Amino acid sequence: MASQGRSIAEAAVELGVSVDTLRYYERDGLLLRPVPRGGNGHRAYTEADLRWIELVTRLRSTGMPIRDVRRYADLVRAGAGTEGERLAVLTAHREAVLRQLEEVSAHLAAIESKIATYQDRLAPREKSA
Amino acid sequence: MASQGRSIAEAAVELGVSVDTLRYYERDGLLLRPVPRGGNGHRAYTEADLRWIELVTRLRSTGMPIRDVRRYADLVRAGAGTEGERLAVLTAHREAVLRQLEEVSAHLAAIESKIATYQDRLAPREKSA
DNA sequence: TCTTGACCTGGAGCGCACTCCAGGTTGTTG
DNA sequence: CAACAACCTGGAGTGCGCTCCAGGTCAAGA
Repeated sequence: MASQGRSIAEAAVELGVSVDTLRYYERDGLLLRPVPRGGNGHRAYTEADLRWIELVTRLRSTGMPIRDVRRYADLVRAGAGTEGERLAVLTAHREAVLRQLEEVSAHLAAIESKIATYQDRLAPREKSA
Repeated sequence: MASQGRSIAEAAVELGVSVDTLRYYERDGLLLRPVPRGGNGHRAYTEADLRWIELVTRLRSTGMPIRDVRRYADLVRAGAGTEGERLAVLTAHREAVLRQLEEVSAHLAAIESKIATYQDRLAPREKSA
């Protein structure tokens, strides 16, 4: 029989985070529930757990602070009736990410022009006129 | 007479950072030289100082660690002959930023589809067929 | 039976990038 | 001259997000 859930090590590899991070997220209330345990007391991540944590990592990778992720998790845990708030959290985050993307892009453009300057200066200009 | 250089408070406003950050950058070797002082011992930022710090803030805002900024500053301070290395630092950073932009964009797309799900669920679907 | 390995817990520690503070100087203003 | 504002310094403190550690349990293999 296949999986009764993945071990923490497997989950870590699949999600691209460390096992310490997985335990930390759980301790810190970022998960929807304590990850279920096998008979030996080891965590056994279900597919649903993994998909949730994947979302968490997406939120984190886009810069959402831990406390906001927890807030979102709290809302989901609270169940039906919080969808409006959840949507608000996500759309606010979306706006923040878009602003950040724009800012970074703008700075990057400036840095690239600096790069161009160095390239010009260093270029063995082909057959100078 | 206009400016013999801007005060730290003015510089902070213009650059969008705190005065503490400005002093910290200087202490930490991110500037090309100690900022010159007026007779009273107060810092008097020149245009050149400001332009350099502006670059520093661009590098920082795009995620370059302090230590790498310092390395770049060291190269510039070292003068002619380090242009190749400077270019290497900048292009490596450029690649890192591009990768990060792509990653964030990808995660954002996933988050947006989550948003769409909530919107569908919450939408008072207009005149359901 | 002994060792090994994967995992467990609670809690301490760490690197980063600031941010704040105490105590002091200088210059202006009433 | 007193009070205040703006700045100075060296150094301590902070918040974040992990990351590491000691000491322990449990199951499987030699």
